[in-house]
Amino acid sequence: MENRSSKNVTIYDIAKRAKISPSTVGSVMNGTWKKRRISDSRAIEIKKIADDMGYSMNLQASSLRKDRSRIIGMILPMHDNRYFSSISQIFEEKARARGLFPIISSTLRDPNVEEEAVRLLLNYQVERIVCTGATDPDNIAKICHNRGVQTYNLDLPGTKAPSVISDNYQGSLTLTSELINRVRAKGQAKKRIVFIGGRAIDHNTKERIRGFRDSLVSAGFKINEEDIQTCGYATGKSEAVLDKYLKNNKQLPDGIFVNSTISLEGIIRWFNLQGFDQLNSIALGCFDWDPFAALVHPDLLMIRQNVPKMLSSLFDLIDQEETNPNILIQISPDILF
Amino acid sequence: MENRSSKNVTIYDIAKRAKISPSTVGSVMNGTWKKRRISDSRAIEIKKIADDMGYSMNLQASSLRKDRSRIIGMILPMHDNRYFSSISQIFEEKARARGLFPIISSTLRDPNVEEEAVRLLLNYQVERIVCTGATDPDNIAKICHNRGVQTYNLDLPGTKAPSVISDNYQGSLTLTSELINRVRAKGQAKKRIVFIGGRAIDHNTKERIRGFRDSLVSAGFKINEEDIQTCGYATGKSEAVLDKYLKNNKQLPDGIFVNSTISLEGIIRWFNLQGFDQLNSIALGCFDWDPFAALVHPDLLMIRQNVPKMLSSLFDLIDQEETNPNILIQISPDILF
DNA sequence: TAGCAGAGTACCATCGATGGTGCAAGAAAA
DNA sequence: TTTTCTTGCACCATCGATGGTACTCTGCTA
Repeated sequence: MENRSSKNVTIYDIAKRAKISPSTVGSVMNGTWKKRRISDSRAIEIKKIADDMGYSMNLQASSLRKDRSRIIGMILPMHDNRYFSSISQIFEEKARARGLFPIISSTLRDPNVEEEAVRLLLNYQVERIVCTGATDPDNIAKICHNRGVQTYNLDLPGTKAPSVISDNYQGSLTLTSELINRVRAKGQAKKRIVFIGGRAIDHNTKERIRGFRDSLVSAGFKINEEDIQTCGYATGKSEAVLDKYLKNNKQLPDGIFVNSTISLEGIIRWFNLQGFDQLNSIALGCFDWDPFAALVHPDLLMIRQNVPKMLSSLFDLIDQEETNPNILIQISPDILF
Repeated sequence: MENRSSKNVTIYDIAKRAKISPSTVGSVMNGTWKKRRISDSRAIEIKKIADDMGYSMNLQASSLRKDRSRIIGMILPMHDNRYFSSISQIFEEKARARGLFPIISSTLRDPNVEEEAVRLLLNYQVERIVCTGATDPDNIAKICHNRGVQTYNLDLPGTKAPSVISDNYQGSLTLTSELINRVRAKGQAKKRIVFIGGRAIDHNTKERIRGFRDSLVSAGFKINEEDIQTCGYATGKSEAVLDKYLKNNKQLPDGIFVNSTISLEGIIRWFNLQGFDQLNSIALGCFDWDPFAALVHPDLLMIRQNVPKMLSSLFDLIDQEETNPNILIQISPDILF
């Protein structure tokens, strides 16, 4: 290893040292040397010199010339979340396995940040973009398609690019019907199950509410509009919902469908203050998963989205260079008892 | 917005359209047009045309020419972990705030993957690299410094680049002494506190064990070497440790110092099977944090590393272009009751 | 009315890698 | 011995942006 002062070693430096032309060095370094009928001995010799000099290819220059970056971008709402970070983890592995270089940007569910992040990724010449949980996937698709970059939607669907999402409706049907079973098993006279969390405008929340309603209706429950509380994704919100519910009804619901672990955190905290005994008599289900949360409540139902399968499907689409915007793949989540 | 077929708009396309030279367009686009005495009217006119044509700068070309990428790389063990993902989140925000483009790669605590990831980042011409929890930060520092790229160590220290880490020793002293208080408060005759989790070769684990020992010794405890079980980071391992302890001692320890939430998960699961009552009589402390874990045990002690402060310190070093490898900043973690 | 400053812009080499084309030397065929 | 391949490499334009230099105008002074 030679001691380099500041500048990087280029194929020109190697060419000078080996007294051959830069293009020969280049073809040896990028593997196209057989096509150029460079002799094996020369190739080995050049590789050795390059190694000694600590050469590594400047991918900016290479991308510029080849008009291919092999970069695949992904935007997602945030890193510090179990669901999204497991998506990052698997996304990265799968991209690497395909020789793609993954770049992940978080956008805080803000459409402006999303657009900004996407534009920056485009400036770095990404070849594809995966939009995870994007608030406005169609706008992003439009921007990218103008630049000839294909997009894919994950977790939240769009109408301008293929989408892979969880089957929220089916998962919600399953979770709700199990909640109903548990409520019935306890044999209370008055049966009431409430839905807490999420945003009413959010596609996934809408689908889950649809499943919640359908399941309740088919079990003969009467839907009370006040029992669907899409109070958002912040922790404090769900606590306020419970406060209000208790004040209005003088008693707690028989079952709770919680829309995310973030809301669940608030609910558990609320019950911690109220006394845990009450919580144990309530059937509790959460459309999200957390390993510790499962240990808090004696029989908490949790839905875990099948992230490995979602990403397998996503990369199948990418491998097949699928561009049909009507494709919507829904992956069944798992229910955990 | 013009309909572009496939190729991107370049300054040459704009120049042709506006019937001016590419360099004029370029200087308008990168903000150096005042230096070139381009008239304001011309600049505005050119900007408008560029906007209409959907121009966006090719940063690969720009970086190549300027020999500046404004990319800052980070490697970290994994994404799907509360601690590391919160590091990613804040790292990204702070990098963006400085006009840097963050690229984060996970390396699964594998030194070969670490080296591979770093080499790839270097090929993309990163300007700095942050090594988070790297198993061999000095090797990475060597590789990067050869290429003229400064590195910084986070979470685990190195000897070839400035480091910012948690004050594991101090945190461990605090956690252990609080465990001792609790054990004493219960007034058991025989007092025994065990350490479970982590790797014996791992710097942070070593420091925590040092604090654990010192705290116990200064409180008059006798250290039993069997009570320090560095069984690794997998969940099943900590359960096996408890099994063995119970078999050898016919009773449980009075206190447990758990080295991470991963190990804690195994321990909680073990107690779930054994019956929770036993857990409640044991003083439990964990050198890691999880919001739900805090709700599992009536008075679980948790140490939360101060990620915001660690990253502030890290970026202070970056802003000051600090290169002194002897710098080691230790940030006190918080103890949560 | 040449001389000169400064405003406003164009020209061109450059960053590092790539791949089409050209071209010499040796081998094989005629 | 001349023609025809084949081997083995060098030359050079190119990707898009950048910035030093050169150049052409005005307008003004001596």
